[in-house]
Amino acid sequence: MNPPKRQPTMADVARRANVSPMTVSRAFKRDASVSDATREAILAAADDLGYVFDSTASNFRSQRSDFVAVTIPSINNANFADTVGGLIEGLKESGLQTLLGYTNYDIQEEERLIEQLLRRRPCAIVVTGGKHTPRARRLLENAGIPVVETWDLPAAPIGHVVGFSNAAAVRAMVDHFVEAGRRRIAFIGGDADRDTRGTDRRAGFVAAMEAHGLDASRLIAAGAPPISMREGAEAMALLLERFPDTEAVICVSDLSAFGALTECQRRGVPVPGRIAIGGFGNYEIGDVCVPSLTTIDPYPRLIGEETAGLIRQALSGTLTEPTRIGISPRLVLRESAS
Amino acid sequence: MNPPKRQPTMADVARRANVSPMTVSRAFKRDASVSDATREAILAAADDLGYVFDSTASNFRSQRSDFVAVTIPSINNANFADTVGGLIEGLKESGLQTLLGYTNYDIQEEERLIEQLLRRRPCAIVVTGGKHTPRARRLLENAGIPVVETWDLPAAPIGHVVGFSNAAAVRAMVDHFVEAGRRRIAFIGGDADRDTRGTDRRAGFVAAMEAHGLDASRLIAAGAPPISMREGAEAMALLLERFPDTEAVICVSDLSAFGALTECQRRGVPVPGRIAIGGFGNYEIGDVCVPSLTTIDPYPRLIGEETAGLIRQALSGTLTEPTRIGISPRLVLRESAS
DNA sequence: ATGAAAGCGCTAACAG
DNA sequence: CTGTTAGCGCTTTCAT
Repeated sequence: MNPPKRQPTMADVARRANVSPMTVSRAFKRDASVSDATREAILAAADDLGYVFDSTASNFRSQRSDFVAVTIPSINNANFADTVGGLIEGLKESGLQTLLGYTNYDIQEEERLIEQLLRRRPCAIVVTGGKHTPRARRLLENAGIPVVETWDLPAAPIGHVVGFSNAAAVRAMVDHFVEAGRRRIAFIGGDADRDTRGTDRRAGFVAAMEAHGLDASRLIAAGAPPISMREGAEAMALLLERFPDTEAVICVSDLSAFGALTECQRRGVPVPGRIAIGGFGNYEIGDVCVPSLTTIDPYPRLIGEETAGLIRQALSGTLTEPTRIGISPRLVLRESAS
Repeated sequence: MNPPKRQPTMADVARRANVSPMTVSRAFKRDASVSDATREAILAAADDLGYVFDSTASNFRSQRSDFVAVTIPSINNANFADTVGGLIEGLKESGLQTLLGYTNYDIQEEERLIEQLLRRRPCAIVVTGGKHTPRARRLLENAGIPVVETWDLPAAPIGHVVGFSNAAAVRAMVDHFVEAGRRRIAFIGGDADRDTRGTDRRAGFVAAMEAHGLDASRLIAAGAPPISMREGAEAMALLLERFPDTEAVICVSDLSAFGALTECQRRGVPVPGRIAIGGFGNYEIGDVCVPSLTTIDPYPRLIGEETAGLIRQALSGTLTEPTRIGISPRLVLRESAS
C-alpha cells in the first residue's frame, strides 16, 4: 500500500451502513435520536473500515471545541502535576479534554504558547500565574472564551482566578518560627525575575520579618526556576558560611529545602537542633526524608478541581461574573522545624 | 459587548489590508511569496483587529497538521518529563508542536487516549512503551502517520522504536553487585501487571541472578505505578523483616530506592555497610541524597531527541523503513553501593 | 427517526 | 507577486 491510503470518512461509513452521513454523525453523538439497531450497524461499519472520527472537521464546522488549553511552567513538578491531574479529572466528566503546554517559567515563552494554543480554538484556557506580557494579556482578553488564572491572586485578574497568596503562606511559616523562639531566620530562593511565585514568597518573608521587627537581610540566591535540589544544597553551603549563626531557613520549595537538608547532613549540622528548615509545596519527599520537612501545603490538586468546576459553570452559562476562588494553604509541621 | 462578538477571520484582515484572503494566508506562512510591504501591512491589520490564525481551519483544509501527539504514563515523572523535553525541543525547530496525553500507566486508558489523540489528526504519534491493547495497536497501525514506540524494545514494533532493554539494564547492576561480592540480592517492585517496564526490570533481575546461580526469590512487592517513595520505604521494611540477611537490593526506580534508604536510616541500618541499594532512572534525588544512590541512567532526554529526529526524517520522506534506535543505559556508581 | 442542502475558514491548484 | 475558484469532512438547519 505505497499510496498512503486516504482515511475513511463519514461518507464511507454511511455508504457501508446504507444510511446518510447525517445519521452517522448522530450515531457518534451521545444523545442523538438514532435507533439502537441503526447505531449498532453504523458503529460496526465504522469499525470494519477503521474509521476514526475527525475532531478537526467537527470542531471546525460546529465552531466550538471540546478541549481546554492549559499552560504550566514545567511538566516535571509534582505541584503543577497535581493541579493538572485535578483539572483533567474534573473536566473528563464533562467530556472535555485537556491540551497542555509548558512555558519553562518564562512569560515570553508563555506569550508564544498562549498564541499557539488559541490558534487551536480551545473552549477555555487556564494559565499558571497572574503575570503576563501585555500582548499575552490582550490575547487572553480578546479570546472570547473563559480564562482562569491559577496559583496566584492577581490584583487585576483577566477573568476567573483560583489561587492563594504566596506571600501570606510564607508569613504563616515566619510566624511559626518566631513563636518557636527563632529570630535569625533566612530565606533561600526567589531571587530570579522569572520566578514570579518565588519572588512573591520572598517578599512575603521580608514583610513578615519586618512586621516582627526582625532583620530580613539573610537572603540567599538559588538561581532561576526550576530550582534544583542541588541548588538548594549550594545555597545552604553559602548560608552557613555567610551567616553561620542562622537559626532557621525557609526555602522557596521542598526540593531546595531537601537539598539544603542534605548539605547540613554532609557537614554534620544538626537539623533542627542547630538550624530549622522549612519548605514549600508539601512534596512527597518532605514527608519521607529523615528528618521530615516542615512545609506549606497549597492544595495543588484542589486548585485544579476548583478550576475545572469554574470552567464547567462558565461553559454552561451558569457563571456570568468573573469569579475568584481563594485557597487557604496549610502549615504542615514536621521534624525539620518542630 | 454582550453578543460574544465573532472572532475576526482572514477575510476581515484581507478587507482591512485591501488584499485578497489568499494573500493574507500567504503572509502568515514562512516562505510564501509576498512582498515585504504587503506582508507588514497585513500583519498590522491583523494585529489591529486582534486576529488570531485559525489552525483548525488550516489543518482541516490542507489535510495535514502541525503537531505530534505523545502519550506518557504520568506527567509527574522526571524521566518522562526529560524525554518530552527533548522531544519538544527537537520538534520546535521544525515548527511542530507537541500534544501531550497521559495514560496513568494503564493500557486501557492508553487505548482511549490514543483514539482521542488520533481524532485530532496529528502528523505523527509517539507512545511510551511497547505493550498496547489489540485495538490500540490496530488504531496505530492504520493511522497512516509515523508511529514511534519509546522506552522499550518491543519484539514486534508497530513502526519506529527508540528505547532500551529494561531487563539488560538491570542485569548490569546485578553483575556489579555480584562482582562486588554481594550474593543475597533482593528486588523491590515490578509486581504490578500495569507496570510493564517494572516487570521487565524484575524479569531481568531474576534472569541475571539465575545466570549467576544465585537465589532470585527475594522479591518484594511495591504496588502499582507510580511507585511512591513511601512504598519504597514500606517495601524495605518488609524486606528487612522477611530477609534480614540481605546484602543488596535493587529498586525499580530511584524514588522507591530513596524511600528504601530512608527506612534504613530510621532503623539505623547502615547503607552501604550492611545493605547496598541500587535504583533506576538517575533522578536528581539520587545524586543529592546522603548517601548518594547507585543507579542506571537510561538517558531519557536522548530518547526524546532521537524520537524527534526520527519524526522529522519520517515527515520529510527521508525515512522509508521502520527504524529502531537502541539506547545503551549506563550504570552510575555512587555511595549507596560502592 | 432520518435525509438534503449549505457552509464553517482556510488553502490547493491554477491563472495571470 | 497576487487573485479566483473550489472544496476539505463534518454539522447546522430545515424538511419529511
